[in-house]
Parts: sequence; structure tokens; C-alpha cells
Amino acid sequence: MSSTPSDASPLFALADGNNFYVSCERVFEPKVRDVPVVVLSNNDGCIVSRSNEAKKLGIPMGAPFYRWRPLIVSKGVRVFSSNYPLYGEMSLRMMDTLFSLTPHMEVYSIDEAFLDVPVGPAEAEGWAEGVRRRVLRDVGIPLSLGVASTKTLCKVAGRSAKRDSRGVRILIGQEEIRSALEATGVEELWGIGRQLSKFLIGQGILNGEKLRECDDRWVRAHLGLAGLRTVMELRGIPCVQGEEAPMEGRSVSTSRSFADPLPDPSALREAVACFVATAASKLRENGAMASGLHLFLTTSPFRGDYRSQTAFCSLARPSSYTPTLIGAAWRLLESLNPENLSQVKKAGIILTDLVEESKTPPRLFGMNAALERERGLMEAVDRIQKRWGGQAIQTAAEGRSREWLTRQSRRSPRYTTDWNELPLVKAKG
DNA sequence: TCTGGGGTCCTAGGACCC
DNA sequence: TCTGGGGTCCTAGGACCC
Repeated sequence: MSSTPSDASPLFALADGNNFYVSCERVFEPKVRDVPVVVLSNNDGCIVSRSNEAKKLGIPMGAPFYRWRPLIVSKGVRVFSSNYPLYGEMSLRMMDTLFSLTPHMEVYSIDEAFLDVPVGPAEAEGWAEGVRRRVLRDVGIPLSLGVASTKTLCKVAGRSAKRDSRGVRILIGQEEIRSALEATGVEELWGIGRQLSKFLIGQGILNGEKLRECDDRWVRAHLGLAGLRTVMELRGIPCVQGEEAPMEGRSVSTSRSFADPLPDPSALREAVACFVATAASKLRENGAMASGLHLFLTTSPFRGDYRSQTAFCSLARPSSYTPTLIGAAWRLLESLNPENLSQVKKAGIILTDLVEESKTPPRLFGMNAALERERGLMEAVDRIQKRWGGQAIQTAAEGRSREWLTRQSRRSPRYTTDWNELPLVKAKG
């Protein structure tokens, strides 16, 4: 029995929003549609999204902004701070539209989803072009679609779709797969990162086709289980599972780098409280509770003596109640010694060992009444914040000054999530 | 001067037990 | 006095992803 699946295997499509953050900005600001554009990470630190024109100027993904600023200024590149409320909302719209076009899909990231292709190989191209047209019309985001029998091959197809004027690439026939893999360097494959590609290139394994031919045992020994999965997927055997599973056992975190040194220890306490409040609200949104909490403080990793401190605690019982979690985080903070870090550059919390709220065991005696009060309070807070914005109500622990707030000097308006920042339609003239 | 944030999964090694 | 080996669980850290 051959390990090569027939051309009739079920097909996946990877739908990927092109230069997603830049595309979101362009939906609401037509002036930047044909000029080079970049979007920066939090704190205006790194370049995390680039228009095609910006890519042509040689600006790399993830590059520190300050280092490229001279070129950006001289070439007139438009720069945006990141506007996550906008991107999150545009992502929801895109996913809703995609979901109406497939019987099943898995959201993989803010700008990517794997769709089950509901038609056979012969009609796949027409279907994919239809999906692309529909999202462009209804949401305004241009997509690339790569269609193949495994997710890893979809990624390969998706890369070549980005270079195709129709934005679609179907990768099905064995000959086509072979030549596509020959044209794909190992370092470009999904699942092969910097370390593994360095190793593989050292071994003379330069492209996807060469990797696909490697011996299974050798791959297992040198690239680990994940590497073996990648190789199987290149051969057309689906191995990468989607995670349908809800929050159980996962984690939620919030962290920030600080633009400037924190003015005093109370600012750090407030920042930590804010991180907890954000993560706890994400928890409740997903009907989950956390059983563990990590706190970490680090200095800048780009200075000489990088140092970090971490602390962990298990909670007496799973919780998503913001005050309880802030209390736990503050106790951890007291157990650390921030003075030992010359300067805290970044801090964050991670809520771990999540359990579904509905599966937590009932408490004894009067405890359930207390639990009900906590739940009612959090529901009210969540409703108010949803309606009136996150600033409308908060715990006192978070403080009002936000002195640690990150820098965002070039943020576009929150067109889709704030009544005061809706786009205005003006009559011409 | 200025370098993001949020995840998942795997592995190696130590502790502990029988 | 000599002194094995296998299993499990936990954790930290690394590698990967967008």
C-alpha cells in the first residue's frame, strides 16, 4: 500500500488575509491604498505588517522601527501604531463571511483560517475564487487562498497564491506538488523555524522536496515529533490536528513592555492589576476559570545583563473573579524583589490550568451564595465595559493614571468599536 | 534613546516510587 | 557492604507559530 494518498483526498483551503493589519487600515483610509504602509507593534517597537510596496523597499518583518525610520521617512512610508480593536473586529467580520461559505472551518489566527473545501478538485479553483471575491466585497480585505490535501501543503500553496494575481493556488497533482516543494526552501516551510532550518541546511537538505524524501527514523531523531509531522504532511498525509477543544488546560496571558522606566512601585502594582483584569475578562468571555497564576518581570533582553524573575501560585479553587486574581498576583509581586532588576522593562501575568466554569465542583455551605455574588458582579462589569468601553468601570487596584501606558503615537481611529471615532462621510465639494 | 504580544507543543531532566 | 531499573509526574526551557 502506497503512503501517497489519491487525488480524491478531502481538501483544505487556507484563507489568509493579505498584509492583514495594513489591509484593515486601508479599508477606512483610501489615501493609503497605493502607497507603502507599515503597522507597528505595541509601544511602536517593531514593524509587524507591511504593504507590498513596503516589502519592495526591503523592510523586513519584525524589524525594530527605529532602525528603519530613516528609510521610512525618506521614502514617505505611511506608519500606523497598531489598532487592535479595529483588527479584531475586522477579523470577526472576515471569519463570519468565510464561515458562511464552508461546512466547517478552524480559525487559526487573527487573519487565517483553514476551511473544508465543499467541492471536488475540479471545482476547487472556482470555489476559491468565489470565496476571495465575496470577502473582498463584504469585508474589504484581500485574501490569498491555498488549496491542498494537508495544512502544511496549504501553506505552501498559500505562499504561491500571494504571488498570483487571482490570489488562488490549487496544489493537488503529484507533479505539481513536487515542483512546488522543490521551489520552496526548508526555511519557508510551516513548522521549520530558524533552528531547524539551520540544521537542515547544514545537512544539505535545502528544499521541501529534499525534506520530504528523508527517512522517517532520521527525522524523528533529529527533528522530533513535530518535524516528523511536518514531513508526513508534505507527503500528503494529514497529521496536524486542529484544536477544537475549548479552554480546558490552556492558558491566557497579558503582558506589556514599558516605554519608560516606571515612576514607582505602585505603578507596577497598578500595571499588574490591569494585566489581571484584562486576562480575567478574556477568561469569563470563554466561560473559563484559572487554577494557576504566573507573574513575571524582566529587564530589556537587548541590554547586557538580561534578568527575569517569575513566581507562580496555585489558587485554592479555580476563579475568574478579578479581585481574587489581583490579590493573588499582588501577593506574588510582594514575594519578588523588583529592586533586584535594575529596571523592569516588561511585566506580565499568565493564567494557567484553565477549567470550564460549568465543570467546577460546587462549594460547601454558604460558599455558593458568595460565588453567585461574585459572578453577578463580574457579569455587570463585563456588560458595562462592553457597552461603554473598558475605561467606564474598573477596580480601584488598576488606578487611573496609567503612567506605565505604552506609546502609540500613530494610532488610527477605532472606526468600528467606538461611537466617537466612526468614519465620517462627507459630501464632496 | 528607540527592539511586541499571545499562544501551543515537545523534550529533557529531576524527584519520587516500587 | 554491596547497590537496578523502570515508570510516572512535574517543571523549565526551547522551538515553533502568527
